[in-house]
Amino acid sequence: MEISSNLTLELLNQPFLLEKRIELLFAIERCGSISKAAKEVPMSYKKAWEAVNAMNNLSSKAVVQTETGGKGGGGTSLTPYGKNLLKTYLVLKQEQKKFLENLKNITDIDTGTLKTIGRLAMQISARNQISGVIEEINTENVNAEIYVKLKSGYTLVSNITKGAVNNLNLKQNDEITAIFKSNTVLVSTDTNLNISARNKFNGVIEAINEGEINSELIINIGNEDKIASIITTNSIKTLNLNIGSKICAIIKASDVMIGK
Amino acid sequence: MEISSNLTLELLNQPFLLEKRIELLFAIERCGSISKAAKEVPMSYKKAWEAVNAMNNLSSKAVVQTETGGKGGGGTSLTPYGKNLLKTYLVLKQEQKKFLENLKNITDIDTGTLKTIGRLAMQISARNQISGVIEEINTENVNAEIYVKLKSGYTLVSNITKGAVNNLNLKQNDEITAIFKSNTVLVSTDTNLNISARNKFNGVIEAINEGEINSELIINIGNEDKIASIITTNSIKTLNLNIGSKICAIIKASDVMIGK
DNA sequence: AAGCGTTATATACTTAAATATATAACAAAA
DNA sequence: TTTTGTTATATATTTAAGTATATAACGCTT
Repeated sequence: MEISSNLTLELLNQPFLLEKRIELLFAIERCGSISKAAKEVPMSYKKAWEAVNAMNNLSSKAVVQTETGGKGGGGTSLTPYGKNLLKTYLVLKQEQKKFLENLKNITDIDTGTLKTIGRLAMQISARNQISGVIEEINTENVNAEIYVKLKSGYTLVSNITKGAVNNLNLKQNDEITAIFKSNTVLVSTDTNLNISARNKFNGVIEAINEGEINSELIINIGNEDKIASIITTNSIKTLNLNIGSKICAIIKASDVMIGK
Repeated sequence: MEISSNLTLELLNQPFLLEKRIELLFAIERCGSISKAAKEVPMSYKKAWEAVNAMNNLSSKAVVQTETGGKGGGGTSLTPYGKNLLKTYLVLKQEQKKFLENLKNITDIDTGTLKTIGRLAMQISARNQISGVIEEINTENVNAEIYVKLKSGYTLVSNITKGAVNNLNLKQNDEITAIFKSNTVLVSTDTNLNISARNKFNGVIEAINEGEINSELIINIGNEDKIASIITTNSIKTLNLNIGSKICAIIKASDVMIGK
């Protein structure tokens, strides 16, 4: 059983961006003309022109720019806005693809149940959601240790239940997301600290968002991996933390969840 | 900008369940005949018959059962398998609807960025994912308190960052999911305990999954709300816990995340 | 045995969508 | 001024999908 689905963006209750039109826009970007693009898709010139026309009419900003006459007889190109739209559509499409894959994995078609431990299409409040690849899984009787290689090069350790490993069907080399709350992130200016916590990441403070009692730090640990930490505003002063300060973010393995 | 999408289940690379066919199946269930169902959808009898035929041919088990001749001239009804398929499809469709709503909320069409704090289509390892409705939100400068009314009647308190409240666009009466790891759930046999933790739920032990060092308790706090707790196997003995034991589950507000 | 309302099946018709084709307008370059 | 290859526009044709209609087969009821 396969699950498939299209993706249509509508404006004013009219179809605006659909798979076919996206194909056409890509071809226009490559060829520089509607007529050549239509041949490449393939699609009749009339339909291609009508699609271009419809998109430009629906949108407040032009999606494509046409020139009639002139050097080479004219031509058509995407506007910066149109290029952006293409990018957005691909991002959405990618997100939908992941959703459908997940949906397929958790669906037991015969019993009609979703063999999942929770909802699927959900955003989570946790500020720290770092993607990485599973290096290793050590399972015990009840718990399991997951080693995750981050883009920054660090290896993060997560401690979750064996049941969760089965539910998510976690395997080596899986691309997953490590999730933890910002208030579980301790910080230390001692970058070579001896502490029982498994995860110690050295980084640089990128931003400080001060509140009356608590404050938020954004710590860059390299290669776009960023960690948010909530600590008391007091400790910002006592530790003399500033933007650019070198700092160590500390997270207990049992505070880290895994999302797939 | 609206985002819309269909949902098609395929078998052997052939369309199997689509929106129109689902409509037809529902009508068949109501009317007890293809011809009446076709009129109700509406759809020509021929197309309806072909749809029924295609579904039955593709599937290993019959989806609908037809009788030709006999009392009333015959009739058509869904098999138990077919009824199950309908149910499954609706569940998937519902999940997809939530996904699209979320996707729309987090999409900034002009910049082409997803204004999200993390991935959207994801399952999470946390064993405890309890749905509820937001009663109240108290925002401070950096943190926010979320009060969530559970099906069991209890009110759960979650402590997350104000940034997360904005990102998820949390509002009163929102249906959300409270998420926490099972190792953050403490238990006590004293059901009237004085403790600083904000969340104290009395319930009954439904299952015990013993490991060498750690064990998992499933605690029913009423109305299908269940909480999983990981504690040391030792404490099961010292507290003399058994299936059916009354117990109090204790969770710090800052350990509870919110999913929407 | 006739009547009934349905399934099963075929064929003609209608409609919508896409294609194919033709042509005017265009503006720069040769 | 002619050439060029495109956009812009219209019209006819083809194709695919669905509808409408007709009819045989069916098995229970009367």
